[in-house]
Amino acid sequence: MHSDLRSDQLHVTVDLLIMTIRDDRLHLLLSRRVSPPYEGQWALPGSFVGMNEAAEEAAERLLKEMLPVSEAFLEQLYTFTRADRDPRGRVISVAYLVIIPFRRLAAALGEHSPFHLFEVQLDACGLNLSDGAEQRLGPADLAFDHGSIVETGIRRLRGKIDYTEIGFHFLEDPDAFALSELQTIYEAVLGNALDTSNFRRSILNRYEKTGRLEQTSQAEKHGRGRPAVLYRLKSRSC
Amino acid sequence: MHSDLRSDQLHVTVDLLIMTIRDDRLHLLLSRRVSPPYEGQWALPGSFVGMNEAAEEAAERLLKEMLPVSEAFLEQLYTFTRADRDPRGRVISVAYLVIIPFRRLAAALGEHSPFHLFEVQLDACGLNLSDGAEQRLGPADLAFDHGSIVETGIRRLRGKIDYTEIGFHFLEDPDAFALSELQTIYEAVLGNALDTSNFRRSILNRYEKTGRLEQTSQAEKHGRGRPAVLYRLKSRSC
DNA sequence: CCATTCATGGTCAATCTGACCATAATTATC
DNA sequence: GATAATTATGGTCAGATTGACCATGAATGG
Repeated sequence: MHSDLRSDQLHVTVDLLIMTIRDDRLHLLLSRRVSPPYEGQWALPGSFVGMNEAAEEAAERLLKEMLPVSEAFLEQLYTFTRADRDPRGRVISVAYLVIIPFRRLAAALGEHSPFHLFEVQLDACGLNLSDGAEQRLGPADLAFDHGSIVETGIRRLRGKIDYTEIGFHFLEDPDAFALSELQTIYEAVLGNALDTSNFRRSILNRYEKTGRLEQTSQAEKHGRGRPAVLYRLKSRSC
Repeated sequence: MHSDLRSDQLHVTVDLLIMTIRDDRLHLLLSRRVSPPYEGQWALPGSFVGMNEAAEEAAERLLKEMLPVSEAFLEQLYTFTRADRDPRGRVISVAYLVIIPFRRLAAALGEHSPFHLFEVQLDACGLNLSDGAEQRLGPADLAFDHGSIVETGIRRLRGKIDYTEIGFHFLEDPDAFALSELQTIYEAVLGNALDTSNFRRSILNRYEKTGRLEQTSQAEKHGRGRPAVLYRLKSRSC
């Protein structure tokens, strides 16, 4: 539909950085491009913004139509505007950070999905996307400037995780979760291990003292080891 | 030039939130609209993004042409995309936070400038823009959705000031400043007074220990009271 | 000379942080 | 069924940080 972009006008797209945590590690959803440009390469799911929708609405529409998933956490990340970022013409992209708990994402994707999850690592050596064994991608292997978008998103996520509640959106069940699940999320996002005792203390101090975090009083039975107390994060009143 | 926007396409603008500190208080630069829509109302300086420039380049061009000022601190703030935000048609705006030290800004503006500085206050009562005596504006008095843009910008500035170096960009001379000047900036941005002794300690701990902050060893002579040691912030090596 | 004004430095208690250690409650294994 | 392994939870303790104050130094204005 947009294979021929008009050369005398600007186009606006949204690109989604869909993040989840699988096997205790941070993963990113990519789709393989089936047409030029960058045919065959991996890219962020994206869509043009319609004439009567806000960018965020386009992002939500994309989530519903492509995966499909409704009710995901969505936050505007950054707008990428380099004039030469799309060989087809002048295309500006508003990138969104999307967080979906793995089970809900996996259920939506089903078996034969055009999407693929890549483990994301970002350290001093740069960005690295890996898929079990087969593939190993660097930032330059992604279509367009999507490598930069991914780096920006990971950094934003890391920067916000310990002074906002953004990490809670990775929880499978926000109404009944163990602190160890939350710790797993923090470790996956930050890329390093945390001291269990100190993590508990900081979370409980931050949220329980203010009444935001309450026990659901049920203990988790499945799994090895001592059952964990389950918590629920109450939505903020103010 | 853009008085008639095509109804079948999207347009992209940049809007600038130009902030400075005058008389120890945070101020924002607004321009009065001289044509519809919102004729006569105050608005953020803005411009359409050209076909061959990135949004940030458009922002820099606008600074050079309108004020004119070169070499200002510029940071992308947020992209506003509500479909009905501009009555002329479909216009998306990429907002930038711009920081210019007051003397440089005042020199650029000169005497008979179409721009005007408003003191910005944002507290529980909401946003308030005031101009000495005459005018007193609320967020709804600004053109378009510029009231929301201003609120977003102030919040971002406040959120970043004590864990980034963004406050240093308000300094008149980054190569020779007293800690009290920096404190004035922090107080203006945060909207409340800080303990002088504790402020010194936190700044010196954060920056001097890492070698980022060094004394220029000259003492300030002008003014009452004990002369202050002047500092310089070295650009980060990494 | 003295009051005033800033700049600078120090104290002290409370809190927070990071590195540990200890114990409780469950499952896996022999 | 005893014991080891595993996971959750709680506590300690020194060091760092923070917030509220106080004290002193170095200039200027009467």
